[in-house]
Amino acid sequence: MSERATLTARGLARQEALIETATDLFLGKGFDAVSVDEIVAAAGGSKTNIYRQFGNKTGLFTAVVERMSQEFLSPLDQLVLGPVDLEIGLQILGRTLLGQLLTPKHIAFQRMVIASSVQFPDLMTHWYEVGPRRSQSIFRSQIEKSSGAPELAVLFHDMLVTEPVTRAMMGRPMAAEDVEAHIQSAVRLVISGV
Amino acid sequence: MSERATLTARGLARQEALIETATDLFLGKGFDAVSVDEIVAAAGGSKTNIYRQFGNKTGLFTAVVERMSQEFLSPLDQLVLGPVDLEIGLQILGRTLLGQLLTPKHIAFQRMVIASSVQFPDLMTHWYEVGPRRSQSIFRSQIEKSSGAPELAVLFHDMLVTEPVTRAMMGRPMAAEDVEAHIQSAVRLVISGV
DNA sequence: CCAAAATGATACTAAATCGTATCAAATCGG
DNA sequence: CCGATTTGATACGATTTAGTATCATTTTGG
Repeated sequence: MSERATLTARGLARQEALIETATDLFLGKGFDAVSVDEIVAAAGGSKTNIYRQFGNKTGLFTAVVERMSQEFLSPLDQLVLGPVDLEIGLQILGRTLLGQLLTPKHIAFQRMVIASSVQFPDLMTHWYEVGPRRSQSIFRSQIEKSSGAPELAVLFHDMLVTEPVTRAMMGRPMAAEDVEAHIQSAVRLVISGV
Repeated sequence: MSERATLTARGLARQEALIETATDLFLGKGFDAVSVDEIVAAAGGSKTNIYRQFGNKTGLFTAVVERMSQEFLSPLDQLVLGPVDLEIGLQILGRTLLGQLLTPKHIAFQRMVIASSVQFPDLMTHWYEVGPRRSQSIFRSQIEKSSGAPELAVLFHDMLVTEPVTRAMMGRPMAAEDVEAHIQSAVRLVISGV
């Protein structure tokens, strides 16, 4: 019986290297287009590691996505705003959120999640819960403080995020100053509705 | 030299059947997960058709996507609004647009376009031009008639479309009455900003 | 009605790839 | 320091699949 869930120091290091390498490859080409041999060649070690530690290719993919979902928890969760004006508050929240969403890594992640939502449906649902939904709920509490209607939060989120993210996903990202102007427009509009 | 670009009646029929069958399969499983043999088995005829009429699997995929892009030209392009109130106008436009975007076929199409944007980058750009961009421009002319700022068009489009479409893509579509309420909210907010 | 051309069925090649098995090397515990 | 266990390298089997080639069948056009 050589079947043990033992974790040697070396084994852990390999596991780490595998996840990181696999992350880059999966983000770059998608689940199907990356072969197990390719991952091993780039990470070192051998296929034995993958199949003993993650079961199979899908297991590794799941581990990769879970790790990234952690990393991409809505950045607004940690941000604590003092008592600020609604306009200023929404600007800060918006800037913070877009700052993370527009990183190349997050753009690739979002694309990958949508792409694999046929094969792995739960993945997209989970991402949506810990990402957009959470961000919306932060917006909601901020807006409700100024007695705005709760549905404004979703509307604000979508008009803030969609255009810049879509542009980035197409490989035609907006210039930083255009993003800033976009934030201003979105904030102005939602405030006019409070 | 039996290399001719001849189009027999039977040949055209097969071409048609191939495109339609391939459309369903590609929409359902994505480019990579559909094999050429699978398409042929479902469409009738034989692989010869695909490789003589479309060159290779990619050629067939391109034909499928081009056909669908035609089909999914922004439905607002044909719609001619008489002289109506801005509120009524935006409601009609919004309802018409969502009516098309929320069909299962369009949801699958959008998912497929994003999914294959790594392998086929031009595809997403083209879809964006003939779809969202065009819709936004119709919104823009409607809004400018009431002397609203042009950037409101993009904001309105995104807050109208994003939430219902994302929900549908996750397999958790909004109820029809919720969609209608959503349209109302979006229209109300954009009007408050004109 | 018949030859020429197009279409259809199918066998086949070559390559990729997942997962396993086998054996060698490094590492750990006592 | 040594035996047991974990990790590494690699060969291998089995399967899938894109694209080609070959030959039979149907259609077309004169």
